[in-house]
Amino acid sequence: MVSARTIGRLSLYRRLLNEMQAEGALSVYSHDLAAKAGVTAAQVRRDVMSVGYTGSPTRGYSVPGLAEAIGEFLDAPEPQSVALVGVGNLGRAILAFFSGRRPKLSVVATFDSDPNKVGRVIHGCRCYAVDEIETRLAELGVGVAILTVPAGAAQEVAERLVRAGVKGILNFAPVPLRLPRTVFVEDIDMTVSLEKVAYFARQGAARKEWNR
Amino acid sequence: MVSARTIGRLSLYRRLLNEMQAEGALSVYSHDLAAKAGVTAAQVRRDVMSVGYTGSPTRGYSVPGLAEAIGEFLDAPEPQSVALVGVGNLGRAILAFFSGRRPKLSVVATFDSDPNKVGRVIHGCRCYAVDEIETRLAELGVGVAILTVPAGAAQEVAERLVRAGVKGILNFAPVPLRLPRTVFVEDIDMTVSLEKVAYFARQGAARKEWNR
DNA sequence: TAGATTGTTAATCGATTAACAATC
DNA sequence: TAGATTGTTAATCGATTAACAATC
Repeated sequence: MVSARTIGRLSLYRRLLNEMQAEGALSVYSHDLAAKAGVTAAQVRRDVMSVGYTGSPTRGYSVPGLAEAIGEFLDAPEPQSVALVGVGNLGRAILAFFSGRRPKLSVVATFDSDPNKVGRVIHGCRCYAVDEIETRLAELGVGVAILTVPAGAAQEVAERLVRAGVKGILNFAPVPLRLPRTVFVEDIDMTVSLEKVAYFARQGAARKEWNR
Repeated sequence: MVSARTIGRLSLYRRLLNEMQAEGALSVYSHDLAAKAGVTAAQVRRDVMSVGYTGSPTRGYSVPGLAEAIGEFLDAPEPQSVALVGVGNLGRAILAFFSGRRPKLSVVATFDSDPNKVGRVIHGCRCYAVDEIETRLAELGVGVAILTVPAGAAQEVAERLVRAGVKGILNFAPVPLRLPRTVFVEDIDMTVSLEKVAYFARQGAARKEWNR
């Protein structure tokens, strides 16, 4: 019912609200939050509406109240487990990036095809063989995966993940995955992104070329 | 005139065409390319139209011809230089990822505030002090930057890059940058992306929740 | 030719923006 | 109260999809 764009913005709002709360702010107006997030005030109001939270015309939104409401909307009741497949340079960096960042969403296992990596503990996470995906994921109850394997292996590994019960994939491999529509895939294609930036940097950009 | 979405898809099409060419394919129909890219055939036709290339009803598009047409449309006549700021785990992984991948778009300098990193050569790229951004970028004619610094430093470094003449930024720091509208910013916010995946993984996703 | 595909316009869809009465 | 902000609907905008005559 709620678009992927909206979900993305809500995630961002929450982070900004947490920062504001750490600075002692108790309430915030839609235009304040909008300015920090780089969107319009109307956008913020509409997004807030979609989580069913209401503010007050005099004080705006309660910072902790809205942060919590977004949390209830976005987060699962219980923490979700994440697997990371492909422990190369990028995989390790991403693992380090996420470790400890979101307690409700933690990487519990990694997988690689390199026998030298299997068995090691990297950033607090044990590395298993790719062959073990099916058994381990069922065991750990993993529904979300991060894919950081080389392009050539991506499709095959993705299918394996889906067979193991994964319902959502954050795909860093530069290949569009062909998967059942019931699996949500978010692509982060760094080459495409960099080419986009290079193109608009030349064109003078202008206009409002950001979709976030 | 052409949307950021379209530019992104064109970049993807080119990569797919290059792969097809390597496999010896001479021509391709819009629906073939569409299937590979995960979009509709009509979308492909419209995108191809926007680069001013035309195919033939009997043979579809020439694979090398279309790849070249997209190249002329996307690429600058001369190679563009890129700078990377923030040589942490993620920065180094991204540097490795891009090195040699696109000859028309190569990272020529990196910057970091850590004195231990300054002066070193990382993945073939010399690391300079952040204070040198203005002088080095002018010297090297850099218009595009990749930002992989911690959240707290991102805004300040970004402003510095803009002062040094950068017109486009690929921003991995989890902070919305406040910059002049003439600077194109593409945000890659991995936390937001992962939360999106986790959310839709629970919801059963379905529908067509991918925007690419 | 017959037939599938193209270029291109028109219809649809969805999301963003503007507007404003209700409200604290 | 007076005034700025909210919730919410209507208008706008832009992009995607459908459709189809033209074409090789």
